[in-house]
Amino acid sequence: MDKKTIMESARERVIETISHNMYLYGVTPSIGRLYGTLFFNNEPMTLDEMKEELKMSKTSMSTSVRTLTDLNMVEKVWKKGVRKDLYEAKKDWYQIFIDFFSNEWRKVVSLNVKAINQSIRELKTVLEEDLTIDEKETILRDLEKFNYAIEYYKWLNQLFDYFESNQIFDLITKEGKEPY
Amino acid sequence: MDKKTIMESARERVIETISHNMYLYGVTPSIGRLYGTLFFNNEPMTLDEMKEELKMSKTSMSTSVRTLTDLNMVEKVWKKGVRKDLYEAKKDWYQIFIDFFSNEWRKVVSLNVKAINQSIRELKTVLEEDLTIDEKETILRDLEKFNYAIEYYKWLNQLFDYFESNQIFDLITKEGKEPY
DNA sequence: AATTACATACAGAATAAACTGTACGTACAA
DNA sequence: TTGTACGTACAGTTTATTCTGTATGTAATT
Repeated sequence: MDKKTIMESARERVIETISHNMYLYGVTPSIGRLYGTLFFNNEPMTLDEMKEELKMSKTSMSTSVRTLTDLNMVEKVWKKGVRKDLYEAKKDWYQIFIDFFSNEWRKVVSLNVKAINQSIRELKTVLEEDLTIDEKETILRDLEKFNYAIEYYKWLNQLFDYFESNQIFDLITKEGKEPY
Repeated sequence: MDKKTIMESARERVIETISHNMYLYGVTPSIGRLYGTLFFNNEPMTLDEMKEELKMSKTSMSTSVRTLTDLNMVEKVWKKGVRKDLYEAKKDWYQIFIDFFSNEWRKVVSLNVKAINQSIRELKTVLEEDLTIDEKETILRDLEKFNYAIEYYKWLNQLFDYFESNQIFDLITKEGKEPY
């Protein structure tokens, strides 16, 4: 096997692995493959180049790039004289990991907390009324679960604060430097 | 609105919210709804009870329960005299969160590390041969990226160790107690 | 041993998600 | 102002996932 082929396949192997494992970030293999391609490409790419490289439609490239941008995994870059949009992969994987929690998880936590608080209020109102022993018991147990959930979400948010503030890196040191 | 309805809908709201947000753990709304139902049900449930409650097929209940079991979110319990399998929701959400990383993320990290190490070995072999300046440059930059990734995965594993060993709770205290 | 009650494998149907091609709007170029 | 190059909205198609019903195997019950 010639060196060009080896170089190619070494890179492809990793791109393919990444693409199949990025489901943890909620993205499909195709989008993962695009990220991998951008990550290893040493120059920013246009939509047409991506389309060419991945043999997919330009529309797909456009929406995939948007998804990756929303996840802070890709950014648009400017190069004077170039009319087409250029995109490059963000390479700080620690930051991507942290942003994922700051954005995706916090969004969910916030929705859950809102729903739970609403339900807590409703149950507390019902608790004022005349109730059978069983009804009261049911409500109290539900309230206990709601309160537990609220505490858990507080804990999660504190954890995410810890990530976001970079204090986590005092605890677990970041080694190596970002590739350029 | 009568109290029975309010109690019902307060619970349903939260179950529904949970069900739509459990995609972060990689499960569908249906499976999330099942978890929510089990979480609020104060007794373990049989597949037939789940099927009845969620108006879905027993087959779906069976496979969903398996998925939740794999994620350490549900467990089978024994009750003498009862022939059907009984399942109940695990209620330690902190543990569920931690297990998710220990299991799902570590699995992925391990696959990625394996692929990257293989590619590193291949590129190092090629590096021995005669190469143009450009080829050498490309290889060195790829190697730099591979090494960066390896360091990142080490960091992630350390983070997961920190979770798994419960040291994380020294740092961010767990408040409240688990609902029974 | 025969019967019944159960969980799940499997194939097919229903549903949802991903992907494409065309059409449109916008911005730059002539 | 007209023409050209570009990105993306949208509708329809393809592909993948989820869900169901039937069939099968196993374990408890008679």
